Amino acid sequence: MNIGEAARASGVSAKMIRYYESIGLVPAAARTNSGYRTYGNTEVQILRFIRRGRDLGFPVETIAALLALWRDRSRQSSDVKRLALDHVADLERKIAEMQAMASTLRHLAETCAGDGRPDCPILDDLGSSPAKACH
Amino acid sequence: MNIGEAARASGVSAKMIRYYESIGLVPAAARTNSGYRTYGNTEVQILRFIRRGRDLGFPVETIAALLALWRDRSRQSSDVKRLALDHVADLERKIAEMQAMASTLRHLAETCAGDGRPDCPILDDLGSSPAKACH
DNA sequence: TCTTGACCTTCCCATCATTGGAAACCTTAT
DNA sequence: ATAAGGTTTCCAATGATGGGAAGGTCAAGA
Repeated sequence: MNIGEAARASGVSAKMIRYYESIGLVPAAARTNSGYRTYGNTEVQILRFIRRGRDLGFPVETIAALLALWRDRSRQSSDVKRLALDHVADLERKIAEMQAMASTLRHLAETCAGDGRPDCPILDDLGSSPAKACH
Repeated sequence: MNIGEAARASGVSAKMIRYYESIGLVPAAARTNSGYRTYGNTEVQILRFIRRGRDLGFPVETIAALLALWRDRSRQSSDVKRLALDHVADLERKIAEMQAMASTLRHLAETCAGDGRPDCPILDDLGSSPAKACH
């Protein structure tokens, strides 16, 4: 299987496959006589693993750790669980931040007339000092 | 006011002030004879505006649009409101995505024994096809 | 007046994950 | 034989920021 087919099968672009190889996230692929990379089902499965992890928001570094656990037959599932829960906590922190932002903006937008008048609390608020952000 | 003092007063690092100038987000600052940038209260207020916008998660591009509206005496507050609400919609989309990720991960972590046994649904799921992500 | 230390300048590099392009090579079908 | 399309490597850029080097400037103290 050439890199393009592997890309289609895994959902990881050929560019990214080469990149993952260059940073050592995946081992160097086998080559044909003419230098083409070749992939088998195992490699595609690994790429799919990586892609799923990226979709779930794992940084590549964390995926590398998960991959190591995946490959390691003596892996402890508690390690995997901890990584996953750490990531959940991360996500929750970010979600809370974004919800705070959204609520501030919604509040400001409500107060904003939205007609042609130039009085807009959003701009006023953005220009004010940080402490006064939400009153 | 030198750049350092302006940085302290606005909460934007000197590095970023120079960067914002280089990308044209703020006009080039006045200079002393010896080449030092100088800032007044207006400039600091603009920098604070930018900083508040960044804190609220606006991309620099959007801030540029807001700044233009801010400077424009004939601004329509409806334009500002639309920008803000667009951004709220963006935030809500991202929040939903992250909540989906978190819920998948939580579900997987629950199913994961978390003891020393090597059976871990998280890894199995990550290796499976995308469509089967959540069952 | 000279020195010292804190400040400023520009320029380059690095991050992280990803995309884009260019130039050259390979494969396959017509 | 040629054209199309896949592949290779390398180089550059993104966005927002941090880090650092090399050199110029300013203010205060000896």
